[in-house]
This record gives sequence, C-alpha cells and structure tokens, in this order.
Amino acid sequence: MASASSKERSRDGIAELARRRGFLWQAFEIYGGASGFYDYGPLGALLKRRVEEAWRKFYLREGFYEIETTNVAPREIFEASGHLESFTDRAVVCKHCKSFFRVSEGVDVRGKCPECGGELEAAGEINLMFQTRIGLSKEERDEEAQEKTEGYLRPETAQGIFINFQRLLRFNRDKLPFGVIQIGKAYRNEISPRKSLIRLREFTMAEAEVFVDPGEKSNHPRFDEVKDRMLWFVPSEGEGGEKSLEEAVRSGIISNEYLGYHIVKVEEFLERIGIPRDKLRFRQHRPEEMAHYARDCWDAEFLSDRYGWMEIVGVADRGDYDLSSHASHSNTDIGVHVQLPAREGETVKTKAKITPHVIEPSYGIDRIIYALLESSFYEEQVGKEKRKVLRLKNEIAPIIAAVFPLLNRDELKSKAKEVFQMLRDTSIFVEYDDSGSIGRRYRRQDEIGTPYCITIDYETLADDTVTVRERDTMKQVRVPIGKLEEVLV
RNA sequence: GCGUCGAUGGUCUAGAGGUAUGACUUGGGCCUUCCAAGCCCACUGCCCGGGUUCAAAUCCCGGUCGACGCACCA
Repeated sequence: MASASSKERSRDGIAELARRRGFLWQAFEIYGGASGFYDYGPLGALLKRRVEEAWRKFYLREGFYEIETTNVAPREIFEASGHLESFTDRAVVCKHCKSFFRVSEGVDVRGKCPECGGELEAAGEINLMFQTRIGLSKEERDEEAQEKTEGYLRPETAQGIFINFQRLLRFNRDKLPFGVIQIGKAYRNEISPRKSLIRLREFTMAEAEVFVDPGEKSNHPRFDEVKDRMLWFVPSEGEGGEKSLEEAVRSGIISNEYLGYHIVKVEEFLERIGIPRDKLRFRQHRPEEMAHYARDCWDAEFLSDRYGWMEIVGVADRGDYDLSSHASHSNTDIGVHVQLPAREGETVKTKAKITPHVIEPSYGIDRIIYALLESSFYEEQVGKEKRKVLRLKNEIAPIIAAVFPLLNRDELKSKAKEVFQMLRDTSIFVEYDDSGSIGRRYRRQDEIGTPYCITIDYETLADDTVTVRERDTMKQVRVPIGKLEEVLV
C-alpha cells in the first residue's frame, strides 16, 4: 500500500494544492460530504469566473447573445426534449457478470442476462434528473394532477434556449443564422460520480446554440477563416489523424461546414485559455454512444495525466430534433420563412418554411477547470527546494499580481500598501503580502498561478521604480510605478 | 450500484488496546537588501454512529467519503 499510495500522491499533487490553497473543496465536508458535489473556494471561484468571462467574450465577439433561463422546469419540457423518456426506465443488473440493462420488452427482472444467462436483479431507476415539485400538491390528488406539479432540475442548459426560440428569432429580426449562449448550472443524478470534477451531480455548462437553415449548413460565411486550421480528428470509422478542417469537411469526416467551423472555434477557445494543443483531439461518437437528440457529435478530449482522454466539450449536430419536438409538444408553429435564391428568369422569389437545425458546442466548465489546473501544474527543482508553480495564462489567473515590501520595515510597508491600493483601484486584481521572507512570498504566489510579483525596495523610495518578477522565468525587471498598469495587462 | 483497499491537526505522516509522533504550513516575534534560510513562541487532529472492554485512534458491526476494478455516463 505504501508504494501505491505514494505514487498516487505524487500524481495527485494538484488535488492537494487545489484543496490547500482554496481552489476546490468537497461540498458538505463537515457533514461527511456527498459524492459528486464540489464547492469552489476563493481562488477557485476567481479562476472559474475568469474562464467563464473569457468564454463569454469569445462568443460575444462571434456575434452570439447570451441569455439566462431557469434551472427548474415543468415536466412537459423534458417530455418534449426526450430526457424523461431516456432517463426514467427501470434497470436491472446481472448478478453474475454485472452487466447493466434497461428494462424493456426483452429484458425484465424475471428474465436471464442477455450477456451470460445469469440471474438478474433490480437495480432501481435510471433517472438522471433530479425531480422536484412546483407548487403544492395534495397527496390524494389524482395522477394527472400530480404530473402537473412535477418539475425537474435541468440536465443541460440548452432546453431553455430552445423553448425561447420564437422570441429569439424575433429578437434577431427573423433572420437565420443566429446564435445564443448560456452559462449555467445543470444537474444529473449520476449513478456513480467520481474523479473529482470529471463527473459531478451539479456542474456548470457553457452552451452555444447555433440555429441555421438546413440548406445552408454546408455554407458557413466565415469558413475560409478557419479552413486551414490543423486538428487531430478521430472519426468513428476509418483512419484518424492530423488534418486541416477543409480536408476533413471535403472528405466527409466532418459532415458540414457549420459543424466544422464550430469545432475549430472550440479549439481556438481552449488554446486561448491555456489547454495545450498537443493534449487535445476531436473524437466522433459512435452511433450507439450518441445522445438521443444528436445526429452527429464530436467531443473535444483532453489528455489527462491522471484519467487519460476525457471529454471536456461536445459539439453536436442536433438537427431539428429539439425545435420540432417542442413545436409538436407545445402545439406551436416554430417554422421559419426563408427566401430561396431567385432562379434564372424568375421574377418572384419563392419563400419556403423550414425548421432550423442546431449546431451545439457544449462546454463542461468544471472539467475545463480541472484540465487547466492539471496541465498548468509543474513541480521543478530550484536549488534545494521543489518549486510548485501553476503556469496559468494571465487572462485566467485568479490574481494578476502580488505586491511585497522587500523587508518587513515600516517605510517599505507603507509604500507597498500605497502601490497595492493604487492597483486595486484599477481593474487589476492584486494581493498584498509582507509575511516571512521574500522568497517564501514568491513561492506562495507561484503556487496559485499569480503571473507577477511587485517588490518595493529602498530604490523605490528614491525613484518610484519597483521590481516586477515574472512567475515562469523568475526574472525581474525594473519598472516605474506609473507604468505598472500597462506592464501587467 | 457491486467488489477490493483506505480515512489521524490546514497538508503529509508515526502509532496496531492505556486519549497521540514528527515534518511542513499558518499566526506572533527576532533577524534579513530578492526566491519556501535561521532562532523563539503559539494554534490546530484520531470521519460518523453503535458494540466489546476497567480502558478503543487501535478490535467488531453499520454508515459516510475517497482510490482502484467492473458496470453506468441520454
């Protein structure tokens, strides 16, 4: 056990750091905890917010508008979305080979295991949605009345966008294509949540829904901007490997330009916030692993030292599944009139009514946070000490800079506090520290990914310059206080 | 959900029937003109519940949480 657990521990350095330095805490800890729930501590919350902010900016720049919809929704929404049907079957498990089966026409508790012929036992309900009640319900009421009060926590944020489609279309002045984003919590009552942030019961998703005329799917107006981008594709069939997007689309690996465009955007974003490109690939779902709504799906996978390849973003072609289904369940017409291009010799343009298709990049923010922490964590030998450093990009680092007096003396401390306060008054988030030796303070900041440390020394008192020490190189430059703001951005 | 193993200050750890070891961290002080230095002082702990026993961190039972394997992950 000793050797296994010490190996475990060294591989787990980032988990220990995240806990100790206030990034990530198991939820409900003082009550013994509950599996699948994590709280973000002060630094974790800052990091997460900065990642979300970077994501928001990225998609707003692409022309998307953000909306915010409810976490709780009535039963009908999930009847229409297909989640109720896909989630509430009873399940059985084979006592012998442990295979799991959904109860269906062919399989029930009294039957035999289709895999090995072993005895089956009930394994409860597969219901990944958390159920709740909306309003009061009297127990003696009939079943129909019960159903009326039945509500669920959303298992994805997307439905809130689909059910507002008409409003959104109108907001976009009845023109396709357009895109909508949402960042928010989603909930899935996982059977066995594990692996820190990888499988949570409550998690943050950032989803973008692109509505496009199906006839235009292979004609993205900005395809040229991204077509030469090289990506690592792993299709469900045939050879994978590094290809340009254009090649992938032309050879049919990627079925349309819209899907391809957004796959590239996913990689651009991930790279921008600091996920290393060589740890990223795009893997296509096999038909049997596809969600009920998807006609095609590509996962952006991150190569984790700890967990191997793991999904951090899914890019799905949902076709017209959601809009059509909500249209029929809600008895609403959500078709869109589009103009067809005028043909040779025709004087009148024809109009057609179509149901848009949806391309959906869906980001698991918590998994991305994990990937960022793991891939930016380094332990390196500096002299006799091990230096732990989080090489986070400036754009997402929880704290941009820390201000120190070189020595714990009043004249340096008061000057340092002055500089600290000056920076806090800008949008640059800084920290102040005067405890222990200067070296200790540098290392403390390295550990939490602070890119810069500003030190006030006696020279500062003479000429108003400070040293700025860079996290990754540990090199220092002298900078006038007045120029700090531009140096730190 | 099943199986195996585990849980001791903030972190990591020693202890295998007599209420706990050490290191680091943290806080205070001294020292210190740039990378976890040194010295002094201080704080903090046996996952929860039940049982056995004069006595339980230690043994037994149950639970919770975690790691790993199987299954699950629309």
